[in-house]
Amino acid sequence: MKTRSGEAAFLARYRPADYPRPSVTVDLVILTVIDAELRVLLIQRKEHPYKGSWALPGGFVRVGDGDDQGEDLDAAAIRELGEETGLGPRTKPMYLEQLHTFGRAGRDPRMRVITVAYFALVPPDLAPLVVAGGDAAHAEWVAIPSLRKLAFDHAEIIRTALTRVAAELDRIASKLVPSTFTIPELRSVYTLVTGQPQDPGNFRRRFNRLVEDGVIEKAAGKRITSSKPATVYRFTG
Amino acid sequence: MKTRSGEAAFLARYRPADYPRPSVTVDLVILTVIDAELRVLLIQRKEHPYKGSWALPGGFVRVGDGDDQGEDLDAAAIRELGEETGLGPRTKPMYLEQLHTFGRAGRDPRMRVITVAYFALVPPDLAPLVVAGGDAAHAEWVAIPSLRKLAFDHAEIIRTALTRVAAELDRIASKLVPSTFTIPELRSVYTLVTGQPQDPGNFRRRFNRLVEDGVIEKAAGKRITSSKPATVYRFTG
DNA sequence: ATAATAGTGTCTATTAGACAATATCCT
DNA sequence: AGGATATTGTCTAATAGACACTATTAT
Repeated sequence: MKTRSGEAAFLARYRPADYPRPSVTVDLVILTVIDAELRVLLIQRKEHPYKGSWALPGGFVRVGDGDDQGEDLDAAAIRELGEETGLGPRTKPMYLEQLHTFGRAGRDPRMRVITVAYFALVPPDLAPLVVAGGDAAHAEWVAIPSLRKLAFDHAEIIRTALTRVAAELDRIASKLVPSTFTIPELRSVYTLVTGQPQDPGNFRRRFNRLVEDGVIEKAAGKRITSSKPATVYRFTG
Repeated sequence: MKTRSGEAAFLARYRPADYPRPSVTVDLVILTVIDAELRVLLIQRKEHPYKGSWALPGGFVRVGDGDDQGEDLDAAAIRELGEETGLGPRTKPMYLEQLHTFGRAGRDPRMRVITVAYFALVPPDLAPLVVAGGDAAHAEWVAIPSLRKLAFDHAEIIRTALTRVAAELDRIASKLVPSTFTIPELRSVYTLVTGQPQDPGNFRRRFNRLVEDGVIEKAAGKRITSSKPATVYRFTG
C-alpha cells in the first residue's frame, strides 16, 4: 500500500475498457500507371455489406493492451501493402505515406470503424507482378476515370489521394516511373496525374534543371518508340 | 431462414468484438500568437502517466456500434476544442484541420491508444479569453521555444504541426491575425512561424498583390505604435 | 517522302530576393 | 532633433507559359 499514489499502482488500477472503442483499419490507395492510364488497385467485395462493389484493400490494425500492444500504424500499412501486392521488402520498396483518417459515424453499417488511409505508388514495371501475387489474386488495376460505385466512403478516400498526389507531384513523381525513363515518359505521368497537358518544351526545361541539380542523370541507351528515340535517364539516389 | 444470404441477416450475424480494438482519441495542437511569440495551449497532467508534464488537450472519441455509432472524428475535435478553449460556436469559429494520426505501439503505457491529431489556429485577440474559459482553467499558452519534457509523443505531434503550418502559411496566415491588422503585424506572423526574418519591402510587395487581388482590403483607421502608424487592413470574405 | 515525336530557341510576364533610400510619426 | 519603423524604389536572377521552329527516326 505504500505505492498507493505511485505510477505502477495507478496503471494497475486503470481500466482500459472504461470507454467504448472503435475498430481501426488501414485502407490503401495503391496507384500506378499502366497503358498511359492512372490506375488504382481495387478488390471486389465477396461479402456484405457492399457485396460485389469495388473496394480499397485494407484490414484491421493488430492491437492489444498488454505487454504487446500490437503493431505500429505504419507497420500495419506496410504489412497490408505486402499482402495485397505480393511485393515484399525483397523487391524495390514502394512509396507509402499516410494520407488522412476517415471516421464518419455510419461509414460502415456493421460497426464503428475508423480507417487510417495511406497511399502507395507502384512503379509501372512492377505493376504487372502485383495482380499475380498472393492475396491479390482477386485484385485488379482499375483506371481512375472508369470508377463506378465503390464500397463505403472509398470514393472520397481515392479523391483525397489524387488531390494529394497531384499537389505533391514534384516530390513523388520519381515513384511513378520505372528505374530508367525518358523525358516524354515523365511528362506523361504529369499529364495523367494533373489532368493538364504539359508543354513539351517547357517541361523539358524544368527537367533539365533537375539534371543540372544532380537529381536526375543520364542513363545508358535510347528508348525506341514509333518515332525518334529518346534519351534515357534515371533518378540519382 | 429465407434471407440466409441476405444483407440484413449477414449484418445480424456479424460479431463486432471479433478483433481487439484500440482506444481512439483526438489531440489538439492549438496555436496562437501572444507577445510576439508563437504559443501552444497545453495542460499540466495531474495523473499518471507523465504526471506533472505538459500535454496536448484532447480526449476520447465517442463511439458505439448500435444505431448510434457516436460522433464523427471532426465533431470530436470541434467538441474538444470548444471544451478546452471555452470558445464555442457562438464566437468566431477557429480554424481546425486534421493533422496526422499517431499510433505507435507503446505510446501510451496504459493501453493501446491511437490518436488523431488536429491543429487549430486562434486569432490573437481571442487568445486571452481562452485561459479563462471552462475546462481550460488549468491550461496555459506556452511559448514554443520554451517547450521542455512533454507527455507521450506530444513533442513529435507539435513538431509535425509546426512543419505543416509553416508549409501552408500562405493559406492559413489569415487565421493567426486579428480581424484587422497591419502589414508589419502580418509580417511578424510570417517571421515567427517560418523562423526566418522577412524583408519589409519584399513582404510589402507580396502583400500588395493580395490587395490587388481582392483578398485583403483596407480597413478604417491607423494602428498607433511607438513610431510611424501603419495602415490597417482586413481579409475579405 | 511523310508522319510522328524528340529536342531547341525565343519572347513576355511574374516573382523572389537583396538592398538603398525616403517619409512619417512618437518621444 | 533623433530614433524607429512604415513605405517606396531599384536592380538582378529565376521561373512559368505560350509558341515557333528544327532534328531524327520508323514506316
